[in-house]
Amino acid sequence: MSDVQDRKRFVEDLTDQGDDFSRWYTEVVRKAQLADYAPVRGCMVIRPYGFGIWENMQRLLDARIKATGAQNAYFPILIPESLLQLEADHVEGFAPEVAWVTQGGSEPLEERLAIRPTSEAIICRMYSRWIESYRDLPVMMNQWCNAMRWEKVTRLFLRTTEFLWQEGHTAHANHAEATDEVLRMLEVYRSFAEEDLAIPVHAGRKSLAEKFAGAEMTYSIEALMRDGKALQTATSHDLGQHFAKVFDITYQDETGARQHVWQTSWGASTRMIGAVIMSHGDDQGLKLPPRIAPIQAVVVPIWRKDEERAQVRPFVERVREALGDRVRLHVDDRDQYTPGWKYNEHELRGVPIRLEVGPKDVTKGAVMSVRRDGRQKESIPLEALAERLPALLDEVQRAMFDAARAFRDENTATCRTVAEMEAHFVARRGFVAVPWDGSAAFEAEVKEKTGATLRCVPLDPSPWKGLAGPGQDVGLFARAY
RNA sequence: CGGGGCGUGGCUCAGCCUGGUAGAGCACCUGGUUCGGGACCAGGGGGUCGGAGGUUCAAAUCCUCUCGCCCCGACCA
Repeated sequence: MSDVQDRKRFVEDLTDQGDDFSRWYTEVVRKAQLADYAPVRGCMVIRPYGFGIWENMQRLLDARIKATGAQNAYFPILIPESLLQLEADHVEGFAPEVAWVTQGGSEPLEERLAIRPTSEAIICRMYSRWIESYRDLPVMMNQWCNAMRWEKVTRLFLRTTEFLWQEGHTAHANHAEATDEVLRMLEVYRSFAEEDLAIPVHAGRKSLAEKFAGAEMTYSIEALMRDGKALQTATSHDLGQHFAKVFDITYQDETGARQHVWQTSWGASTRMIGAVIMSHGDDQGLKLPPRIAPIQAVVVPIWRKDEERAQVRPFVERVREALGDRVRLHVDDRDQYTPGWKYNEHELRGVPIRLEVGPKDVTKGAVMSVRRDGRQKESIPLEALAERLPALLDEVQRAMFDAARAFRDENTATCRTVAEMEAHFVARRGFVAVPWDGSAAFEAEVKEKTGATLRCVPLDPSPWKGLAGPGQDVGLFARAY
């Protein structure tokens, strides 16, 4: 082993993805300072860098949500047990993982209060009071909040006891409008994932076995992680009239007749951060898409002697001024680390672009940019920086999406029978498209023999033309998180 | 919830089998030299060995219980 490799192991050794992907994931989350374990089992602290990613996601997704006409609101975290229990399927689905408040101060409560695992119950309760006439519809609200599910197995970001998310809840006059809303939001999630997170996804319908408890139909977007396992990245539910009936949400239509509303709910959580990490990361660490990266470009100043420092420092200031607020820029002027050390650290943390500024660059009146996604280098004159850097960030964003899509497509196969699938999954992972007639028995058999589950029935089956026969759909199966 | 593994300075771990004065590397602090891919020298600080009980003259080490984390499976955003 060379001297360099030897030293490398000591300083910052990250497990290779190929050696142990799960371990790589946990290490990268902690070493990149995205999150850390909290004193309570299954709970995490989201550290400033990780929260910066979340804030960027929130900002971008929130804008897309509001563009559909939904408004933000806030409902309380505590839900009376009697309210939660009104919808039987819903309760049954969540019962094992609800956390309860049983005491206030030193007094036992008369009724237990659930810490929301999701807010259908309490929101429906309020909707039943607010909705009277068809003129009140549609009602479209969204809330950004925390939720709690007492999961047995937890993993940073992917499944934590407490998590952050947004949950949208809408009420409509008829099923067609509700269905439109469900699909509109699915499209919002798809475009958000692909355009902002650079994660290619399949948008589709869940099987009955995989749908949300209490929903008539669940839709999701499904992404493929670098280890070949699928991850449900966001969901959109058609709630039909189940909740409207048990929570008595009715309105008078134009004819004066009383009708139950048709509802939807849709959500995306901090799990998406896990999706970003596992869709793009490599053996060097994180790779963040520029649109959500808290730091889009980091300046690493380089100098040997004081004279050089005296030249480099003011030049770095000119770089900062040139870029203004066009780019989220960070200048790493820490004295105690060498440039090489900083390169590695910022690569680990997934900063999309590094700008090296040393004596040679100052002489040329340029900075040396290095991309995180492919290490491509490019010297950019100071006067071109304000134009070039934002463009370069767009190029990185697009290249990351293209790379992720190429990976996803390389890891998508087609099978026709369970036997073929069984053979396929012995050696490989990824998505497998098969003709599916909607049979739960087929689904169960595949799961038993391959470990893969039906991720979704793609809304757009055109990539698999001719695969599904009459009365059949294309089913996308994969082993999943 | 089953099966396996692990808890020892901030991090990665040695020490445990065979009980007897808590160690290493990295990180951190001070000073100096350094700086274009994880610098070097000198000096220094920091740990009730996850927690609780027990055995023993004596426990990081042996026993019991408990908490937490990781990995693999069954359930879920």
